[in-house]
This record gives sequence, structure tokens and C-alpha cells, in this order.
Amino acid sequence: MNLKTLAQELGLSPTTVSRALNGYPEVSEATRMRVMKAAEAANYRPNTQAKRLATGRAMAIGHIIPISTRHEIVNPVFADFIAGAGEVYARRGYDMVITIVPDDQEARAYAELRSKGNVDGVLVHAPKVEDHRIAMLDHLGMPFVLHGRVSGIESSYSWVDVNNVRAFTRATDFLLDLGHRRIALINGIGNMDFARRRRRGYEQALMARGISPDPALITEGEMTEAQGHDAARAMLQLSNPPTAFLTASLLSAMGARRGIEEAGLKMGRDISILTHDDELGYLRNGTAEEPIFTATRSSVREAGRRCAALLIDQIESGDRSPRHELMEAVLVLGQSTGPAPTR
Amino acid sequence: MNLKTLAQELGLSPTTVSRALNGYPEVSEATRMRVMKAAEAANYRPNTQAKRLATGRAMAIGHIIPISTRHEIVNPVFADFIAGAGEVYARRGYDMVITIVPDDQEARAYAELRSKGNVDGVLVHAPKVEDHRIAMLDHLGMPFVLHGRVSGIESSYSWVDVNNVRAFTRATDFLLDLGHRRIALINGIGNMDFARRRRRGYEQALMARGISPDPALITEGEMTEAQGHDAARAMLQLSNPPTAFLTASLLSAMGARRGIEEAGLKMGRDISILTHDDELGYLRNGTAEEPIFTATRSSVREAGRRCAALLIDQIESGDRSPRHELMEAVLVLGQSTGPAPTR
DNA sequence: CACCATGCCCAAAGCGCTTTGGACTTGAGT
DNA sequence: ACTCAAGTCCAAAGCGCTTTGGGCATGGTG
Repeated sequence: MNLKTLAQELGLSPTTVSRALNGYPEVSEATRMRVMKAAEAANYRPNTQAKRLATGRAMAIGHIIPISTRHEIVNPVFADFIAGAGEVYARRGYDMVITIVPDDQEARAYAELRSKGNVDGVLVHAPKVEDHRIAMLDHLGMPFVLHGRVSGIESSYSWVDVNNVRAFTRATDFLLDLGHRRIALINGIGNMDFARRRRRGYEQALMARGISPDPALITEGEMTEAQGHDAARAMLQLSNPPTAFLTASLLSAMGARRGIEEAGLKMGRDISILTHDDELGYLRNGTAEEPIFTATRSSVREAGRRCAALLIDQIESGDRSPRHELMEAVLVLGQSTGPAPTR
Repeated sequence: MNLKTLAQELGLSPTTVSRALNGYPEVSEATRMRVMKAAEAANYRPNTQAKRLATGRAMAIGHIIPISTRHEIVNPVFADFIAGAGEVYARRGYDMVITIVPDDQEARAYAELRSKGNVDGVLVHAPKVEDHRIAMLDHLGMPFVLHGRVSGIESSYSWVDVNNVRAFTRATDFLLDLGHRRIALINGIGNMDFARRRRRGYEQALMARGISPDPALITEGEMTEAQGHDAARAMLQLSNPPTAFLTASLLSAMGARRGIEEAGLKMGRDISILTHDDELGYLRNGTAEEPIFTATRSSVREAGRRCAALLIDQIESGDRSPRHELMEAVLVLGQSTGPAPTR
């Protein structure tokens, strides 16, 4: 079923039918009703490709996911972010187009998306400390929103981010207030911008109390259970071990807990753990009422929603002036933290 | 840059340029070369929407992801599956279009995708024991491949699946051979087809040795860390507790391990755990050389690749006869299993 | 009564590509 | 020298929609 035959059946011109369906005023309410009914009955929906060609709008947002050819890691945060963004896309009539690309061809993938014209804009994931994608997208003239920021350049593009510095200073302060002085940081990969910020927050909080960060208590890596475990285990064998761990993800925290318990220690009593929690659907921090870990919590899914909304607003308004949204993490109290043991 | 202007610059007709770029024989090699060079130089790429409209092919595959309005779970397997499928799509020139939809509107979403014509086929996720989507897609005349199967109807559609029955009989046999007689099953949600099959495999193996499955040792639920923990904890308090756990995911296994250790038991010595492992990027079972858990292993990412390849083959060949691909899980030996304790 | 604004509808162009159905040239075959 | 097939290229139609630029009543206004 297409516009033409629908129009014929109604004894109207395609023009009128199109206008009736798209809510233009140049058509009487009576015929609009008639058209709507007929379209409904015929189960008619305008062909996407034709519409796109005619309007010049792709009605689609792109997400480019680089896959490292070396470590086969798929970002665990990705699925939840997508779910959040996808809700908004569906509501506003956009498709979500995902491109998986070897990481050495990422730039090329953006350029292709642009010249082939199959998206109206892109959502950019996981910014690194020095990220060339911003300049590239600017150059391509492609609307985009960054999930995260790039330290140094923050005003020339749109982003949605968590206040990572603040979250980690608060977390560190919280542990300091409990008397902890040897606080370890089990961070994400060092060249990720969010990891850099978290570290900054942690270090600032320490220094504000006159404690200089100990490199032996800082580790970086992919935020997996094994990472948390190995890091905790290693640090607990130091001559001057930490009394608290700050971890960047729930998985790392779970690993750290295992390392702690293997050492015969009890979490929350002998050793504290405070983690960041992205609120992933399949990885809950206990229940809403009873969190297991004390955590700085910020929903990735909500970030996805906001990124999507921001991008669509920008595309539809045509207003290219950058917009920012800074989300604050909440600090939830769980059973994984307690006063520093006095020894 | 579009076809027309490129053709003008070359002093050729759009027809010839199009044919040159698409590899048709009605154009001399000399001009083909000239056209290719010019296209490259101008960074020309045919407009996707126009191409799609003209050819009637969307060059896109749809994935519909229903989001439950009740439990906010996002399938943890999803990201890896997508990554695998996306590799193949990219290689073969297809876009991946993902639609997030409230689960009560899933049927409608398929119908829309069909009538709007924005995909050439769909990949169907997470089949339930009784799944109405097969009949619906058949009725819509939309090519599709199922990741998994629906028990009872297996021949009328295309699917890629793991041999779950076999994996779980082997796993159960392995534990039985080690002397275990009280083997618990911590399974996925009961109305999922894969969970049903795994249970069948488990029960068949037990019954083959004259052991009748004990309902007290079988539990179903979302495969989270908490689920594994709670289930293990509860079962260990039975008067006649299990000596081994069979879990459906690595997260469940991690939870079970925690439950075991909380009970003062040691995994691999006092209690065995054997888990299924989907090989998720962010959740590794130790290293390839040294797995932590003994596991039935089957890569979800590879399943994604195969599903995508199957679907595209089907679409491009026009051959609608169903094809099946059954993947066998391998049994890898970790440190989580040992002989049943003699008491 | 003539005039013009308004309301309602339509014909046709155009979005950027592919593809059908020739047209023209060339060179081999008879 | 004539025919014909092969090799190259092109004009134009068409994919299904939107949108521009009218056309034709109708009814209120001077």
C-alpha cells in the first residue's frame, strides 16, 4: 500500500492525502478524518526511504562503536546507554543506527555516515583524554553530542556528563571522614577522560587534607571483576596496605571484595569499599532499599536518555550552539564501608 | 556531491557513472577507472536514501529490543551479540537498526518496521517457550533469523542456537562422574526457551543414572549475581544440601561462589560449581589458559556473527527455505569442580 | 454587482539514485 | 561493401514521498 493507491481509493490527490496525514492546515477536517480512517484501515505507513529522500532528513541517529582488534572488550555500559537513548528515539520517531567498526577505521566510519547521509547526527561514546573525534565531527559539519567530555575543550560542543570529579572527591571525603588515610583507587583505563577526572577528584580530596597520593595505591585498567580482584589482592600484600578501596565500577568492586575475603578480611569492618555504580540493568548494587556497596550512583540509562533528547533538540531546532548537561551522582550508603580500623 | 554533478564534471551521463561505480560490464575499463578516481577524489558516496528508494532494498537489518516496563533489565548478553552481528553487517554493507520498545508493543513494532520498509529483515532475540513472534513474522512476510529456537516448532524458520540440552547433559554427566549426586540447577527465567532446554538436559542426565530431579534443587530467575548468591545460600541451608551447582551464567556463578564462601566452604573442594559461559567481553571466566570456573562455553558474539550471516544470505539469495545452525558448547576445565566430598 | 480573501484541493516538479530501452561506433565476418 | 554483433554510452522513466505554485469555489466586503 502506497500513497498513490491510497489516494486513488479515496478519490483524492496524493498531495491532499499527504497533507492530511502530516497535519497541514490546507485540508478540511472532514477529509482529514476520512483520510486518517482509510490509512488506518489499509494499515498504511509512508515508505521510510521515500520520505527520507523527499525531506532530506534521515530521521536516524548514529552510534559508532569501535571494536578493538586487540582486547575483545565490549563496553558493559553500552547496552544500558543504548536502552536509554533508544527510548527517546522511539518516542520521537527516530531510528537508531549502530555501526560496529574496527577501531582503526573509526574516523572513516564517521565520514561515510556523513557522506552517505544515513543519519542526522551521532552520539559519541567514551571520550579519551585527547579525543580527535570532536574536531573531526566539527569539520564534517555533523551534529553530535558527546557522552562525557574531553578535558581542556569543554565549551565548543555539546555533552552530557556525570560530575566525576565531584563524585570522587565526595567519595574520598566520605572515607576520610571515617578515618581512612590509606585509600586505594582502582580506576578505569587511564586514557579515558572519565577515569582521569575521577582520579583528579580523588587526588584533590586527599591533598585537601594534606595527604599526598601514593602511586602504589593507584591502579588503572579495564573495569572487570578480575581487575578488582587482582588489584585488591596485590595491594593488601603491601607492607602498608590500604584500609579502603575506591573502585570505578560494580564489577571491580565485586572483584575487590573477593580479594579482601580471600585475605581473610571482612568488607565493611576490616576494609571498606566505595564504588561508582552506573546502575546497569543486569548488575544491581543490592536493592534500592538495601545497597550492598556504598556507592556514588548515576544512571547510565538516564544519561542515554538525556544525550538522545539533547541531540534531537539540536537537530530539530537547527540551533548549533553547544549545550551541556552535568549530572550529579548521589552517594548511597551500603554495607561496605565503616570506620577505619584503629590498630 | 551527488551523482549528477559528478557526472557533469566528468562529462559523462549519470547512467554511465552509476554503472561504472557499481561494476556493471557496459562500461569500458578506461572510463571506469576515470570515474572511480574522480569519485574517490571528490569523496563521493551515493546517498543512502536515494539508493534505497531506487533499489527497493533497505540495506539494513532490524533488531527489536523489548524493554520490560516492570523489571528494568537489559539483557547482558545483548551487547556482545550485537557486536558480533555488527561486524558482519559492516563487512557486507548493511546498517543495523535497533528499536527499543515497551514489551507490550513489540508486535506493533515489527509490523511498523515492515510497512515502513526500513529493514530487509530482522534478527529475533530471546525466544520464549511459546513465542508468537514466529507466526507473526511469517504472516508479515518478513525474513528473519531467530537466535535460539522455540521448542516444538523447529523446522519452519531459520535459527542459530547452542545445543543447550547437550551442553547441560554433558555438564551434569561431568559432575555425576565426579561422584556428585545432589546437583543443584540455578537456571534462567523459566519461560525462556534456552532455560527450558538446559533444564531438560540436566534432568535427562540425572534420570539416565536413576536419579530423579529434586525440585528443591532447581531454581529459576534473572541471571544476576544476587540470584546466584541467594539461591546458593538458600540451598546450602537445606537439610540435604547439594554438593554441586550448575549455573546458567557467569554472574550467577560468581554469586553462588560468594554464597558458598559465606557458608565457610571452599569452591572446588567442598562444593563444585559448573557454569555456562557466554564469553561476554566484560565478563571473562579467568583467562583462556586458566579458567576459574569449569564451564560449558559458547560464544554469544560468534552466534551474533552467524545469525547475521545467515540472515543476509537468505535475503540476498531470495531463498526462503529455513536454515539451521547448531553450535556445540565446549566443556572447559577450571578450578571450580572436584570430586564430591565423601562424608 | 464586482472584487478579493479564504478555504480546499490538485498537477507537477523534485529528492538522488537505478535501470530500461535504445543509439551510435567499431571491427570482424561474408 | 554490407551486415551484424559487440562494445560504449545516454535519455528518460521510475522508486514513493513532499512541496511549490496555482486553480476553483465560496462568502464577505465596498
